[in-house]
Amino acid sequence: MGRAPCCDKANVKRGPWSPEEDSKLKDFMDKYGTGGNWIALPRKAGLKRCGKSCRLRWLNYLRPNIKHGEFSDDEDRIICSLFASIGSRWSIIAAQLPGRTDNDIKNYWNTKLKKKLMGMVQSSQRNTPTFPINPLLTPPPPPSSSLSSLYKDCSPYYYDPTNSMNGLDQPFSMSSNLLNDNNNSTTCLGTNCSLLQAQESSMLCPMQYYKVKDSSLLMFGGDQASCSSSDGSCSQSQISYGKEIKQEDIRSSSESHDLKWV
DNA sequence: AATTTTTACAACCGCCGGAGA
DNA sequence: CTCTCCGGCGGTTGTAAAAAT
Repeated sequence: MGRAPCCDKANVKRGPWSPEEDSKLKDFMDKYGTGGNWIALPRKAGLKRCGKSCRLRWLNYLRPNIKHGEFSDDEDRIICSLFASIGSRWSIIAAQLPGRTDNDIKNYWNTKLKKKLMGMVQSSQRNTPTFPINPLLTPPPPPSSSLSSLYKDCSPYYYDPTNSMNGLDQPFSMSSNLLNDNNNSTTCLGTNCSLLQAQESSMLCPMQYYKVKDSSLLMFGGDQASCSSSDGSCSQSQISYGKEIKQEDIRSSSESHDLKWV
């Protein structure tokens, strides 16, 4: 059954907004604001639109100080770093990027950044025989600039912008499975990985990260992350290997991030 | 030049949680 | 305490534009 729809779908216009609708909405917002009620707004503003649609249009497009266009390398790094830490919490990520909207960032990640990273993962896999058999041996990127110290402070993983051609050429230990969400139903993205239970209260992160004590090394992905087969038939050792990380480490790491970001 | 495929992004959908009655 | 309403969020879809064939 489900909830009643927020508006009468038969009597609202859908699809792209016309310039006239944009200016109506903008004028109304400039004069009255939302009035605390998006649902009632379209009627007051003389728009044949769903309230949610108005809200979205305003937040993602008409609102002042919205930044459109190319993302900078710094923004790329911040997005990747935060995604690695908290997963697809786009609104939180957007809060760290003034002028960018969650929708924008989500689109950017899905269409460009993910592919960019996949390309790098694949090329790094060509250089190194396989996904690191023991990622614990992979050295963390060294801290350097003020930007990287920011990430060091707020994220279990941070980039070193000075040590990277575009800031993304050596992102992190990441399985390509993790980024490839359309041909492998067992990928960690969007599925429950065993370690998520350890993070349930503060950070439901689809990309797991394991902070190893005395090291800033992270391992992304869950029990499938190092699994090369698409049928989910990973060996038990691959699955259990991440569970040896203390859950308190994950939790405390997560909580400290929340405090800084929210 | 025409057609097909890919890319980019705006918009929609449905679920969830908080606030207030 | 329960219920309802609304805002907010993340995932997904639709489609126009660009690129490839």
